[in-house]
Amino acid sequence: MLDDRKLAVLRAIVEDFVSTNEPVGSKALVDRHNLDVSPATIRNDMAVLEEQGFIVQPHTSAGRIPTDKGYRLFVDRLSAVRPFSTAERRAIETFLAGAYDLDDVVTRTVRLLAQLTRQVAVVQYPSLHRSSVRHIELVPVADRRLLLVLITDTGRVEQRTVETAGTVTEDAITHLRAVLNACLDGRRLAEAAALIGDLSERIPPQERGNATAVFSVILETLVERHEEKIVVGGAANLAPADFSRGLHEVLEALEEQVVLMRLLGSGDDALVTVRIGAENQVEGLRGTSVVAAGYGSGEEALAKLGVLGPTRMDYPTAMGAVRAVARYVGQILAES
Amino acid sequence: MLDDRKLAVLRAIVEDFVSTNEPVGSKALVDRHNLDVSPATIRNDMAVLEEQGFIVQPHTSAGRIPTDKGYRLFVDRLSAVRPFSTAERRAIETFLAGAYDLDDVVTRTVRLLAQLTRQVAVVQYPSLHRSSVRHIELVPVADRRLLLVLITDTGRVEQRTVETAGTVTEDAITHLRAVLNACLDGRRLAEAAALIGDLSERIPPQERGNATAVFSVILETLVERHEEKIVVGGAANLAPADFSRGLHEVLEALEEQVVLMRLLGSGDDALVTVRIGAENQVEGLRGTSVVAAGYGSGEEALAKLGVLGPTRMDYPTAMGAVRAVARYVGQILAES
DNA sequence: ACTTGGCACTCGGGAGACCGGAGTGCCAGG
DNA sequence: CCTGGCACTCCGGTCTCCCGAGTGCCAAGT
Repeated sequence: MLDDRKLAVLRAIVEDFVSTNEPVGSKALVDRHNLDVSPATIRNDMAVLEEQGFIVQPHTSAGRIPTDKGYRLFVDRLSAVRPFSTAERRAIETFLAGAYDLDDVVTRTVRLLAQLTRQVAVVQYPSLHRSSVRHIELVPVADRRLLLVLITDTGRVEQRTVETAGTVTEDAITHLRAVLNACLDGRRLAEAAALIGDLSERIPPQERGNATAVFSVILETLVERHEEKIVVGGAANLAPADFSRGLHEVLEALEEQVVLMRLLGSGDDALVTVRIGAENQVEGLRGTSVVAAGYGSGEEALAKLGVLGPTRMDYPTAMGAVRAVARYVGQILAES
Repeated sequence: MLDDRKLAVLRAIVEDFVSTNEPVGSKALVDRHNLDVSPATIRNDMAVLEEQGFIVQPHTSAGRIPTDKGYRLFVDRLSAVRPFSTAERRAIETFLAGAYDLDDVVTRTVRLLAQLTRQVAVVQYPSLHRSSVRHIELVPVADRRLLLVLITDTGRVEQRTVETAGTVTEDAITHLRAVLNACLDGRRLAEAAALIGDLSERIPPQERGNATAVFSVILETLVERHEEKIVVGGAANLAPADFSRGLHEVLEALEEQVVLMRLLGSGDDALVTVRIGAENQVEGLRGTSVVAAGYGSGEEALAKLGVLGPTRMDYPTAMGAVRAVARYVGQILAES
């Protein structure tokens, strides 16, 4: 149905269109790629490709441009992830290695991705619910107010204030802290949440009231507040020309956490996934593509990162960049 | 030199242009405002205003639009900060009161400002060097690695890892922690930095090596790393039409921390300051205006926040919003 | 059964011509 | 000093025209 040459034609169309941003015609194709057939032949192939929905012409008698379906085929069968040269890898590595802090790692990652791909970069903070507790700290800040600090193995620090009913003595705090850390350190957040219920047994009865207040805040932090943190960068890379209905729509979408979550959303964690145009079930981002991958310190992905750009984007390079960066970020996180 | 009517004309021009985004002519002026003179008279006034550089005509035989200088006069002498109704204040208050966390406060503030003004909002995190130490925590995470957590009274939490030369015993950590908190809690960060040098005397000699490692990291955190954190929101409010050289330039500027710092930059802390057009000495933002104010829990400003938009912006409202939000944010921070 | 050159056809979009309308500056009279 | 009148300017929308790139189809060639 689609012989080799037709596929080659599609590939050529995608490549040319991506680099020139102009509809590509049969003549230009045979010139720029060394297909040794005549333009007329190409035209026939194009007619077939168009009939099957891989390409369209913006108006009669213009060149062709790929459809979402065309890009999909290109990504799935006609291109390979562009691997990064060792020099490039080294640059990535040193750029990320300078980070001194989780915030810093994430910020740098976003910048790096945006720069490498010249697209908008999106990076999610390591998901709370896949991390484990490294330490829990209680600090008295006022008579009946404690500051609770939760530190995860991925370096995230969550802090909340706890209002207690009565005054809490220094000793009680010390004890509570010891109990909390003894039981919860090293646990997955989900596990920790499950364990909290049993903890009050270990607390002297007269302190239970205050302890319960602490527990419930911890619980809240662990499970309820699953608002994931996401950072966006490189918005300046959005070229107005690429979006028919204006940047406005896209910029708006990029400010919604929920939307971003859905964008990176599902998909196999380990691999680089590509979502093209209307495949993004997000109002307003139907004209964009997302290349995403999971990253993590171990085998399992902690969170996602990716880039967003016009469907007309350089997929092989973007995929290469996303893959490479995801790897190194994972590595950096594992070290710290 | 500029009599009352001429000033009234300027004010009217600014107001009309802000709301319509079209050059305003003499006829339209007398219609929309009840200046009881004829268009011809207004034309004469306009000629004077133009000669003095307060307005220009984009091309011969078009209406006039204000220059930066015109906006400046308008802001300084022809307008008043629009105060917020109590209903609006209440809305602001409850919106911010829901925050449970410094990050959350800042995020909400940005969103709120952006929404109130329909402009880009910029909020700086409470400056480290004007806060004081609330608590310092040391957590062992590996044999020769400690996690240092610094909590400030404004709720900022900074964390760094410390590599020590030798193993540190549990007791040594406890002691070190006690010393640190005894000496540094409640101090301004600058003071604290100064005190650190004297601290090693209080440490048993055999622990000094490790302690020094910790001290130097604290010092670094306190003084060297003065990278201020800034958050931007509402970029979608930028209307492409308002920027001759395209959004690109503006978006790019908004991604540079340094640029943002300079934008909010100097100016009297307590008051709302306005910087109009070319008054912003920032390449690429010469066509925008910034309305900023300091906010803080006490009398002294901890940091700045503001909005950025086209010079053609509704200054009274923007100033009102910035002032009101700054107040409430300060209040919220003081409470937590 | 493909491939190819030839040819007529279709549009998009840029260049020019045209015109209306909004707005101005100036002047002379109140 | 204000006002009505008047001639002038020029922006911006519309219309037309035309070129050129690109196509689809067909008939002939391999």
